[in-house]
Amino acid sequence: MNQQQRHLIEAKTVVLKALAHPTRLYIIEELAQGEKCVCEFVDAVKADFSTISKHLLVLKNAGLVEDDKRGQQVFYRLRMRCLPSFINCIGVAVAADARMKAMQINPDLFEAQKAAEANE
Amino acid sequence: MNQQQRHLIEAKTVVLKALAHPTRLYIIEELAQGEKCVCEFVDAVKADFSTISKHLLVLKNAGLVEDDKRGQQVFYRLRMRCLPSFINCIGVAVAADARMKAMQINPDLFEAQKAAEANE
DNA sequence: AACATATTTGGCTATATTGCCAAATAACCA
DNA sequence: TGGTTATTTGGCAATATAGCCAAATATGTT
Repeated sequence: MNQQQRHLIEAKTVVLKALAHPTRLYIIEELAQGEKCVCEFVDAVKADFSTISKHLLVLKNAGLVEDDKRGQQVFYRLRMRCLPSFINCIGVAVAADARMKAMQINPDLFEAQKAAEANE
Repeated sequence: MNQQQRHLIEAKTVVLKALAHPTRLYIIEELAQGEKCVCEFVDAVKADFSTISKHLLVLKNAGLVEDDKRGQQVFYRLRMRCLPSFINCIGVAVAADARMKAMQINPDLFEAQKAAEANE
């Protein structure tokens, strides 16, 4: 690994770290549906205004969102449009794993589904 | 946000946290090209064997990799095939941002390129 | 069995990340 | 101007994460 490779990896890590928090991931998923103002997150997530504000700053510093102030409110929206599809892919994988685990614990729950799949 | 939504978000966060470290991201990118054994990472990254081993455990617990032991070596490979394309998208975005920043600092460096783009 | 190699685990300290509170800004309203 | 709302910033304590060392395990070799 040379200097430049390491630098690029670290830059990507900043983005991933920004995504790697429940509240911030929630915010990103909300923004995938369109811009929102800070207060909307404060309502949805049960957290202090300052906490949300700091999370948004992390996202902004990582280049994931951009903001603009209109009146007394600040609106945030996504930059980096590839995020939603990626997060979706993770969601699918996670759900598949959860299903596997459930199947190991109680296979009977999945009998009907297995039969359906066999008929395809 | 209800209980189930929160649960799903947290599960995704586990995956993202696993990716959000330079060494682990490096490992994932290496594994995108095929399976590797632990010792190969120890050589490439300048870190203790135990450190690499722990990073691999984090990746495994998050469901990103699977391993199997052959002889005295343990080989790891990717599960979740959507990862490489996503990481690539982040890389592209990060590089674009870096280019923008460089352009603000020294616009002259990009004159030739701008001219080329204008002729397209 | 004794030894070497590859890897994991336990434990501990150093560092980074959270989240809350209080205070500062900024825009709007009376 | 004084007050209200929306948001950011500074500071701090609690928690989580990282990386090193030493010890444990597992496999293969002599």
